[in-house]
Amino acid sequence: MARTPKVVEDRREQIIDAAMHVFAQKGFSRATNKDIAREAGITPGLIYHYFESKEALLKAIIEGRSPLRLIRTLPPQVMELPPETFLRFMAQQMLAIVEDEQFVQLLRVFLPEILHNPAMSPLGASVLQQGVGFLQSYFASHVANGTLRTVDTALTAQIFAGSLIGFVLRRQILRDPSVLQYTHEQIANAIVDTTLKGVFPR
Amino acid sequence: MARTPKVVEDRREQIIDAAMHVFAQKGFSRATNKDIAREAGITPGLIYHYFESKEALLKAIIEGRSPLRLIRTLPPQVMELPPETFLRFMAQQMLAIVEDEQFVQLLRVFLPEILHNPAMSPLGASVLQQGVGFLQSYFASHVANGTLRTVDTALTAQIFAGSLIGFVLRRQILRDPSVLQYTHEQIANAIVDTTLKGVFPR
Amino acid sequence: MARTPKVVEDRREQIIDAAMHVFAQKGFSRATNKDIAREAGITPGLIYHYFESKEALLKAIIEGRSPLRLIRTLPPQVMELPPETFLRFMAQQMLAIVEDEQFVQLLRVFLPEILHNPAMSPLGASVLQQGVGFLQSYFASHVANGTLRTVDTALTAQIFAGSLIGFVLRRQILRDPSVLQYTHEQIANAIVDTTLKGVFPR
Amino acid sequence: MARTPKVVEDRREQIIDAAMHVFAQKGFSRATNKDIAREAGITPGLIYHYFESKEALLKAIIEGRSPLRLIRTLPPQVMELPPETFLRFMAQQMLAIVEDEQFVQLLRVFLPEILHNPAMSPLGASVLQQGVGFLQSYFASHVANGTLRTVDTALTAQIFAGSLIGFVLRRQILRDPSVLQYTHEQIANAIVDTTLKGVFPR
DNA sequence: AATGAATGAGTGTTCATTCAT
DNA sequence: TATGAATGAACACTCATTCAT
Repeated sequence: MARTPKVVEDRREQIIDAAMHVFAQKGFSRATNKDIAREAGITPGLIYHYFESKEALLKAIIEGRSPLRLIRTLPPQVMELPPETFLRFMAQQMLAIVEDEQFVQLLRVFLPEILHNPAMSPLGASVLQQGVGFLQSYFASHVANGTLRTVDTALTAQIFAGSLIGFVLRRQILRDPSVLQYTHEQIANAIVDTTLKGVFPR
Repeated sequence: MARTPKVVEDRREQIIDAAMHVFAQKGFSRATNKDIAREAGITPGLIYHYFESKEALLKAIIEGRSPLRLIRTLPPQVMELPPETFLRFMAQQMLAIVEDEQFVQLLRVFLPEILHNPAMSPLGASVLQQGVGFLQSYFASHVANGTLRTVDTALTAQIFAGSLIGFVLRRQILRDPSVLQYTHEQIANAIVDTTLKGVFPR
Repeated sequence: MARTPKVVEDRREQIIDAAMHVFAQKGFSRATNKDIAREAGITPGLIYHYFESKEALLKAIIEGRSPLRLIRTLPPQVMELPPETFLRFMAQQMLAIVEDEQFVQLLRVFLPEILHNPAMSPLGASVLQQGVGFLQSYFASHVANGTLRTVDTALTAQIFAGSLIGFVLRRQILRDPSVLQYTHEQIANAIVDTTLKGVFPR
Repeated sequence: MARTPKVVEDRREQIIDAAMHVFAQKGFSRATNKDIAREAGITPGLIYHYFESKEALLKAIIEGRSPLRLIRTLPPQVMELPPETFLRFMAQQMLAIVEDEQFVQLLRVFLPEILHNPAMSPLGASVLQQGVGFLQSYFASHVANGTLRTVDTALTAQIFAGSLIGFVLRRQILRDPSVLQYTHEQIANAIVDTTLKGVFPR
C-alpha cells in the first residue's frame, strides 16, 4: 500500500532481470557489475543497495526465478491417468517448462555454476530429482497395479527424463538445427511411443 | 637438435594437461595462469613461450583433446549385429567413453564455453551428431530389413543417446549419489531394455 | 516557533554524541556515516542538515566537547593548600577528569587526529599546558616560600603530570589489566608519595 | 649468495619503509596503496607480490621494525648499579630509543591502530610492560637490600616510566615547543632527581 | 525536518601479460 | 628455455554526499 516498498521491489526485480540476462549471456564470472548496471540502466554502486554482493545476486536469481513451483503445481489426479496420456502430458509439460525462454536463461546461468561451484551442485541435483522422482512414483504405482510391466522404476524414470534432457541440450544449448526442426508434440510423441512400446516389432 | 622439438612437445602437452585439469575444476575464467603453472610444475611466464594467451590455451585443448577419434574407431561390422547386442555394445561403449575421466574433464571445460561463446556450439553439436548419426544409420538399416519396427530413426537415435546423456549429466556433472550407485552394465541394460521392448506389458 | 531551535539543538547534540561514540570506537576514517546515523537513530542523509560534512562533524565535537572547562573550574584557594593535600587533590581531580568516560572517548577520537593532522596538535598541547601550567605555578609559589625545595618547576610539573598520563595511557588506551587493578586513590597516593619524598630512604 | 633473494629482500624492505612513512603521516586507513607505491617508486600491484594485503604490510612493519630488541640488549650487570646511575642510564637509554626518528614513526603508525583495532592493543601493552617490568625488578631488588625505601615497586616503576612517556607525548606527538627546549640529559636528570629525592626539602 | 535511493569517485585487490635476466 | 619481478587494466565493493520526495 505504501508507495516506496513497491518501487524498491521493482528496482530489485529490475536488477535481478538484468543480472539474469547478463549472467546468461557472459557467465557469472565474466559478467561485471558494470555490465549488469548498464543493462539495468543504473550505476554499479546501486546494486549494493539491494544486494550484499554479486554472489547474493546470483542467489536472489535462484530464489526469485526458480521453476520448481511449476512442477509442484501439478494436480494430484494426474497420477490416475493411463500411461500414454500421462506420459504425453508430462513430456509436453516438461518440454514447455524447460524450453521456456526464462528457464533456458536460468539454465545458462546455473549450469556452469553447478559445474564449478561445489556449493551449488545440490541445487541442480534437487531440481532434477523433483521431476524424476515424480515420474518414478507414477511408474511404481502403475507397475504395482499391472498397467506397466515390472521394471526398475528409478532407472526407467531416469531414462524418460534423460531423453527430454537430451533434446533440450541439443536444442537450447547446442542450438543444433537438425533437432530444432521438431515440434514439442513430435518429440513428446516419439519419446512416449518408444518408452511405452519399444522399437521391437510386436 | 633433434631433441628440442620433442621436449617442446612434452612441455606443451604438460601445460595442456594442467590447464585442462584446472579449467575443469575451477572454470576457465576463475582459473588463473598461476594455478595452471603450479599444476604443471612450471612458472606462469613460461606458458607464454608455448601459447599466445590463456584463450589460445583453451583452443589448444580442443584441438589436442577432442574425443572424436574415440568414436571413429568403431569397427564397421558392428552394423551387422542384432539390435540387442548392438545397442548394449553401443551403450556400454558410449558410457565408457563419456564417463572416462578425460572426457568428463573435457565436458566440464567446454560445456560452459559452449554456453557463453556462440562460436563454440557447433563443436559440441558435431561431437554429439557423430554418435547420434551412427545410431541413426543403424536404426535405418534395421528398420529397412524389418528387424525393427517402423519408427522415426532420427528421433529414436536421439532418444537413445539422450538417455545416456541424462545419466552422464546426473552422474558426472551433478554428482547425484542416487544415480552413481548403478554400474555401467545396469544402466546399459535398462536403456536397451526400455528402448527395445518399452514399458508396456507384452 | 520557539520549539524548532530547541529541537534542532537537540538533534545536533544527539548526532555529535553518536559521532563521538562511533569515532572513539572505530576511528574517524573507519567510521561511516551509516554507523553514526544508526547510533543516533536517524538516517544518514539527515546528518547533512546539521553538518556540512563528516569533517565538520569532527570539528563540532572539538568545539562542543572540549574538556578545558573542567580544568578551569578549580577554586583559586586550592593554591594555598599544603603540598601533600594539594597534590593529592590535584592527582585525584585529574584522574577523575581524565578517566571520565566522556574524556576517554574524546581522547580516543582526537589522539589519532592529532597524530596525523598537524593543524590539530596545538589543540592537544594547550589542553595539557592548562593542567601543567597550573601545577607549575603552584610549585613556583611553594618553592618561593620554602615549602618545597628548589627545583625546576616546569620540569617537575611535567613529571607529575606525566606520571598521570602514563597511567591513563596504560589504563584507558592499552587497557592493560595489570594497571587497571589500582584505584584512583592508590595511584594518586603513589604519585604524590614518590614525587614528594622520593624513593631514597630518608 | 644468490643474487635474486637479495633483491627480493630489498624490495620488501623498500616497501615496508615506504609504508611506514606513509602510515605515520596519514594513518593506516587514510593511506592508500597508491600512496605507498608512489613513495616506494613502484606500482600498486607490486605490493601484492610481496605482501598478502595492506594489513599484512602493517604486520610486517611490527615484525621488521620493532624496537623490542633494543630493550632486550641491556647487559645484566646494570642491575647491580646504584639507583642514581641506573635510573639516569635507563632514562637516557629509553629517551634515546623512544625519541629516535624510527621509533616515533612506529608510534605514529601503531598508536591509532592500538586504539581502534582491538587485536592490536596487547601489542602496545606488551612493549610498555617490557620496560616497566625491567624497572620494577630493579626496584624490587634494591628495596630488598635496603638501597631504596619500601615502596610499591610496580607503581613506582610505572611512575618513572610514565614521566618519560609524558615527555615523549608532548615532544613527539604534540610537538609542544615549551618541552622541546630541554635536552635528554636535563629531562633524565629531573626525572631521576625527583623520583629519588622527592620535592620535599630534606 | 526527514528519508533513503542514487551517484561517482575512490579503494584494495587480482591477474593476464611482458620482459630483463 | 625458464624465471619471477613488474606492470596496468580491470574488478568487486565502499561510502561520503546529493536530492527528489
